[in-house]
Amino acid sequence: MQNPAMNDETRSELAKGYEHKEVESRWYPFWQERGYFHGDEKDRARPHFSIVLPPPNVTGSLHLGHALTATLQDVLIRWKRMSGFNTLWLPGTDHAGIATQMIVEKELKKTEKKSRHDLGRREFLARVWAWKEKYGSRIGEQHKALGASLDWERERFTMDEGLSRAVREVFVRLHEEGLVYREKKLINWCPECHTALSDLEVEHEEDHHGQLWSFAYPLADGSGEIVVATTRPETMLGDTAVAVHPDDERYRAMVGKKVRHPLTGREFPIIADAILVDPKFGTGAVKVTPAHDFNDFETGKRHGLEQITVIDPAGRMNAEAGPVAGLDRMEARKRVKELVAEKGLDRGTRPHVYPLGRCQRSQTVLEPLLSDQWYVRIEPLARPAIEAVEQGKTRFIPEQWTNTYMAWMRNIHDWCISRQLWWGHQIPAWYCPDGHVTVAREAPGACGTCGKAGLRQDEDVLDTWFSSALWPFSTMGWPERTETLGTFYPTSVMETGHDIIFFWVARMMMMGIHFMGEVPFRTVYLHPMVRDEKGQKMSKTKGNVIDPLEITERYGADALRFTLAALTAQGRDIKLAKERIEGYRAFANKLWNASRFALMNLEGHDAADSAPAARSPADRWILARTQRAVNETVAALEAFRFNEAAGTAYHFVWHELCDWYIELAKESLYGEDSPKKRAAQATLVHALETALRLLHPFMPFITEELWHHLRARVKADAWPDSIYAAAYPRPGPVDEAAERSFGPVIGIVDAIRNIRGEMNVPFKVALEDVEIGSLGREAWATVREELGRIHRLANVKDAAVHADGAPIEKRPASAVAVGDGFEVRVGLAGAVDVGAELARIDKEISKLDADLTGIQKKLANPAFVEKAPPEVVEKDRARAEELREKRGKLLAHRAMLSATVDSPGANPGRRESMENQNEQNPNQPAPPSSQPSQPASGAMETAERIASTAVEVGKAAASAVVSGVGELVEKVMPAKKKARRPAKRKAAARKAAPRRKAARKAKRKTAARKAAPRRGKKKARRGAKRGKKR
RNA sequence: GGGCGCGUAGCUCAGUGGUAGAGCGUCUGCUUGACACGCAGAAGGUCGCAGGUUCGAUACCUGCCGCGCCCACCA
Repeated sequence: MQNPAMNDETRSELAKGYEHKEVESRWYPFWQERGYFHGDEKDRARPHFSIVLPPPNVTGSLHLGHALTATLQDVLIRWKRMSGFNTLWLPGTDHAGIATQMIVEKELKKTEKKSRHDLGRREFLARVWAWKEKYGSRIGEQHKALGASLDWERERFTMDEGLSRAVREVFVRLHEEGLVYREKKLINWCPECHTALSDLEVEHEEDHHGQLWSFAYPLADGSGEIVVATTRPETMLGDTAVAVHPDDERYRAMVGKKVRHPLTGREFPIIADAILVDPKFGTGAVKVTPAHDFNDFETGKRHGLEQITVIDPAGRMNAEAGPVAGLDRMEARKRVKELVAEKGLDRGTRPHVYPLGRCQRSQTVLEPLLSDQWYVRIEPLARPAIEAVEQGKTRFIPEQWTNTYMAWMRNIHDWCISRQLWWGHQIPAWYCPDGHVTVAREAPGACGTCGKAGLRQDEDVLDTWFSSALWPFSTMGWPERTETLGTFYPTSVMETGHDIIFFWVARMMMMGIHFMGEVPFRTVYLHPMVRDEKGQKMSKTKGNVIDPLEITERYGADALRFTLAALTAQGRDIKLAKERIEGYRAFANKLWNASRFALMNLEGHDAADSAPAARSPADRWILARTQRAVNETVAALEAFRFNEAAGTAYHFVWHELCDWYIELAKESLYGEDSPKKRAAQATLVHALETALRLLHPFMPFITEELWHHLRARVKADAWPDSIYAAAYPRPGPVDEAAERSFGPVIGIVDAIRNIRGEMNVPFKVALEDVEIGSLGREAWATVREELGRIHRLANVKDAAVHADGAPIEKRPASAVAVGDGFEVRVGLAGAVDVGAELARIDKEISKLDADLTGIQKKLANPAFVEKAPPEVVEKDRARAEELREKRGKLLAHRAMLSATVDSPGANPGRRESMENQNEQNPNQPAPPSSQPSQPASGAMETAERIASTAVEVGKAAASAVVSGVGELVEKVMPAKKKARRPAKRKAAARKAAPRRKAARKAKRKTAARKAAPRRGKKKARRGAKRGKKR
């Protein structure tokens, strides 16, 4: 296939905006045609990484939960594949017994007004298969639209011949081992679906508001009565005992006597049973219905009671029900009460709240019914599955699910696997005319017991989850010992929703261990549920299901994928709002345009020259940041922290590569051809193509498209001709010195921009009087070298840069900013609004004060200095020193400013604040020149004088700041701000708190960029800790 | 009845035993030669409440309040 990006339209230049529809349609066939998605079972040289896709219901349609599954798994697969693994991602679909059968039955009823019984089993099944053929392909199309790199050559369906064979094999073997048996006992029966259900398919309505009805059973000897209660009056027709607690004095005399059933005349005993009866509940006497209640069933077994079934599979009363025979169970409920009341035995009804079991599918109230069903004896299978997790052979992420899994496994009940349905794997058991059972892999000719012919196969099918439980190995060819199994089993990760941890994950564990001798997967990653923007679970009945295709159409698959990944944090469900998707669509557009910019500015770039010597500090800075982004993204992926991985890459691309580097690089790129320009080009190409590779697992389409454009533009023949085949960026050492030394450049630009913003100086007005000072030698060199970039980014005409720590000059009509390791003065000539600048400086100072207060308080606490780790104390000391210094500088600037406007009446409030400052610190002698109320002989002169000593003021004030800051802050805050937030003034004690926080925030902003190494260490530390925990 | 999770900016959510973060929204400027799906700046937080542990808690522990989920055969 020819390179689809390089047609005539796209060869020359990128479109101005990213058109996802056009781009996304191109690449899937390209990848598929090259066989990229095929896992090679013969390749055992490389480590393998395999995932089996949780098979969606074949007749269904994907919803956003599936899209999340597909996204996360594709992220893992593409990442691993690019990292050199032999990957397999195996797709397939599930026949979904009840669900599918119900869909087809409903359709049949609607279109032909027929039931499945009208058609007969054979014909009905033909219809289901036809339905499957018709709708089954939709799922594949949806996955392709999402970009899922599934190995379609290996696609499976749970009712394929191969998988069906695996199902029979497992059933027969388990039967041979005595782990599958048939027995008549009570099961949960759905009268609507006409089938038995497993415990898991029962949904418990937690607080059903119903009624508790009491009535009296007369003693058969006429000596009295005994009052019992029930929430299901109709079951009294099947009562075969009344139970009381053996220690209950009230009934001691009655035990052993009989009661007479008021409606049927049957007589049955009063028994004593300590397990069933809680003497404190109700009357302390319980009616016992062994055929219709689980507790009563067990009680019946203990006492050898008769089991009388009075309700049929359709939920109607049967012939045993005497006077209410033929009635529906709910009608019978009313009728029984009437009949009993007529006999004068009604003892009242009261409201009662109790749990009620409903069918997961039909929501029908379930009926416990006595019937013959097949079961898996589960405990022997569960034990090894528990041990495997205990031994760490399989681990759960997030970890908390381990407990959930363990709790269920340790308290597990035998699994009812037969279903009275037609759609599914028919149970491989045959009955001879004498009723003997023969279990076999293929239809036997004669009874295994008596040899008689005329066998009839069990009509029931197996629970859908029975075949699902085999999925990790049945799809790879088991029971044959295939190469695929040898290469890819156990799978690496089981990635699915936590809602099916019992249904599926636990059962795969049991079956995998039992039949393969090894766990089916090393890691179980359980992703959150996707909910709508109101937080509701998406379901068809609520009508809030979103088809992923609607979203990919509108925003693009890459945007959807990125959104889902970015929202997948551990431990919380995803509420999906369209604004979020829009945001990431914008990100795709951003990436597109960054590439577009690169493509437009690579004239003369030589791909061979990948490590030019003339790299500037800016170049080295972005290279360091690129490496850091790689390290952090990979670390996040390793830990299944998808949101962090996506977030890191996002932040790097947008806020570092685009917001900073591209703007910085323009200085070099726009100039004449030079080593510097070449270096910038090479750096840009490196950062961008690394970003593309980094993002590919998340946004496969756009990154592939851009990769081709970039590759063609730089004529980099060494690059693979698909990003899918390129290597994932590798973690490595970060050039921390490059990050650190570039800090002042960013800080200075930030500072000037802040002054512009706050002082309302539009960007287009070039600043002509800018001075940069207080730089250390190293910083000075960097700033000198990068001055052109500072000029460009802040629109400064010609800044003066002072070497070796020399401070800026003190001049009025200026705005000043003090950062870590630099200070900047922006002369605003006539344009300066002194009031505004004073307000701005006061804000800065109050931020510093707030910070300083906290630190000083800590440092003043002997316990802190003694007990805290020395490095923490040292860090705080240094920080305090830094803050004091900044504060001093700002105070000096402030003093001068206020002096210039210190004509009578000007800024009285602010002046007061300075005085106030001194008053608040009685322990500190107020430096004489810090009294601005002194008449000024000339503004300039005064300013000079004040400035010269103001640094001292700053230091003094700072060291004493602990006591007076709150007041100071309050006084110097701009009046308008106060007025805006009157409601927040309630708590006087917390006056300064909000601003302290603002201060921290402001600090952090610059600090974070500059102090990248610090942040990095912190993260690394965190990672190490997490590692230990697991 | 048992268990789990959540409560952080207007909204949706990250996060951490030592300087509170993002996206969206809001406000103020910008048609700056990649991008208005954009650029620059700003505002906005007793990190649910109360105790405890600690030099230090939004984070760890206990209790409470509110919300959500899972498991469960009390008539």
